[in-house]
Amino acid sequence: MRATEFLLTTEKETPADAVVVSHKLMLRAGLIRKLAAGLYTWMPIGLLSLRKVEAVVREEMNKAGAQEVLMPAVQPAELWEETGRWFKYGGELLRVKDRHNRDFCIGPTHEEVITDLARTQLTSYKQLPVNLYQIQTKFRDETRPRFGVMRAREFIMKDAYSFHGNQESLEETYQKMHQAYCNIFNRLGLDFRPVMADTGSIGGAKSHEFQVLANSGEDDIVFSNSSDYAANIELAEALAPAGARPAPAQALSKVATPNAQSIEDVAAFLKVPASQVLKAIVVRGADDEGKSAAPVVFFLRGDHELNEVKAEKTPGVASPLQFASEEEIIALGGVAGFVGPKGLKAKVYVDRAAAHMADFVCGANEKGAHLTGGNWERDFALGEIRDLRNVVVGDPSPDGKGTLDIKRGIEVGHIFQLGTKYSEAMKATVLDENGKAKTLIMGCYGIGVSRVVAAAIEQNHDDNGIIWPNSMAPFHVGIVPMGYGKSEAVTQAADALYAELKAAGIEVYFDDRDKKTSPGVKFADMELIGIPHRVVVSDRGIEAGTVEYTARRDGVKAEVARQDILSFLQAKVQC
RNA sequence: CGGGGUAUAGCGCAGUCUGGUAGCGCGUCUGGUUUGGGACCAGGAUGUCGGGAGUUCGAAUCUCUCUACCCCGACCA
Repeated sequence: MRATEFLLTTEKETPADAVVVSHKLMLRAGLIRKLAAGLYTWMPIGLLSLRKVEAVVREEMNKAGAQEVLMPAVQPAELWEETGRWFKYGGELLRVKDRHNRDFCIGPTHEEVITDLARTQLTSYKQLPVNLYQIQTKFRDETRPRFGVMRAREFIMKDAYSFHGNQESLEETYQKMHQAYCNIFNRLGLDFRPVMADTGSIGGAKSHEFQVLANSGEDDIVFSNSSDYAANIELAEALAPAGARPAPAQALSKVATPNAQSIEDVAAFLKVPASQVLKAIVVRGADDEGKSAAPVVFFLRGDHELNEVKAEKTPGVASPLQFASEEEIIALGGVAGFVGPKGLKAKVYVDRAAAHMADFVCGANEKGAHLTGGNWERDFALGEIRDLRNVVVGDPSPDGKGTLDIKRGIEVGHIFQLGTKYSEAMKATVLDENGKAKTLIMGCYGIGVSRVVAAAIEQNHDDNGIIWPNSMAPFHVGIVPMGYGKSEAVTQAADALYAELKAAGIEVYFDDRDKKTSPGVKFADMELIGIPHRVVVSDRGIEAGTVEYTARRDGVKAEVARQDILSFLQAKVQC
């Protein structure tokens, strides 16, 4: 592609509303342009990279035996009513009415549509297993779109759905998809980890996320330092402390703590570490049908955080998690800011670590007062012990091997064993060997294709711009002529090199802007847009019979003989 | 949804406090000089100052109102 024929506008200054590097660079390098909050146009150069990702995904999915389909983005409400998600999905589901006043939604995901397809197209066990996927635009009306295409409302997703006659078959396909995802992200040159994950609103039993490691990520990923244990912090189990709880050594006594409500204040005021203070969290309750019920109290060690996923899974707790109001706390016999276990009339759950505390400080359920020297069982009934907290760095690994470390990750893929959640609700069955109807067992597998582009930039950039891996680069090679349109020799040599590389199938971006555009501008643009391999054609080189090669990633230069440059570049583009 | 902030040329911003008819840098267009790291000179174009209403002789500036966008907290590819 010649620069003079390509619509590319780069920016020297960073647009004011971008905060993460990938967003800044995508804007500056002209890959995307914003239309509205969470809505972006992919410009020609950005789309080239997006299509590269799609191609890799498509190849690996096909290789793993999946078949591509394309389902409508607009979906009828009836299907969503069948699974109950028309009401459950919430504000993220963009609902629209057609001219006949019928309800539709813009698909945030396609379980309903694919299950409907399955129940009409799949009739016999002989058709199983089958795995169908599509690469398509999804819409989720995010409460807070952010970070450009990283968390956009409209985005490109590869979603696949598999159907099975038994669990073993599902496991097999699940493993195949796990491997396919590893292949995809390896080919794309990403530093990623598959981690165990919570299934969230999609539902199902088992699931893994594929997380690209980056400090700007929105997820906390937990690793063992001496095994391959890896999990999203949502799911990572915090083991009970070893040994027995220390015996009480102090007497229970009440102290005035007039201005100390937070754990930090109390700890500072009483000159004890936060780990010696009992943290109380009161949340709204719900019964099995989701109806409002009495609040529930969680106790944690003061230096620990409540894990919201674990909290929501606790019996009797309202989902989504909501904190109780001051009035609700008073009704339990507590005082907001001074809640403790003493005389509390509520269902109480105690985190494993908190249950191991002795001689602790806790709220006195009186305004301006805490208790010191508190001990479970001697002073307070111990509630039900559960794992409630987020693990912290240094905790023992749940698999018993080593200790845990935490890193930030960007979720680019997620695979689920759905089971029969959707097929049962939508009566998707096939006839088995005995001619009996059998409910289909399902798996589903997503990749955020547009997010992958942003995640790759998070991992591959420097102060000058993007550094594309070959697999995602919009162009492999950039040609910068020194004095194009001025030096006849350079003009001819550059044109000839461009023609030669193009004919050899190399994707090349030829900066043929004339003498008005200074070399510095061309170098800066070439670096900003991240072309991995650059060659400079100059009078100097023509005299010496060479062209100058520079690798974008490490800046290493080489003078390559003119007649060798094609094979030289072909080798570079391969790896 | 709650809390905070912003809106002036394609982009980044000043001007708003203290009303007087809009400016800077980048980009862009024309001509010329430059040419291995974001050149220089000269000349030009571009704004319903987010929308609406009000106060005033006069509003980018003051008041009210609506809207959009951004940031911090509960969700997800």
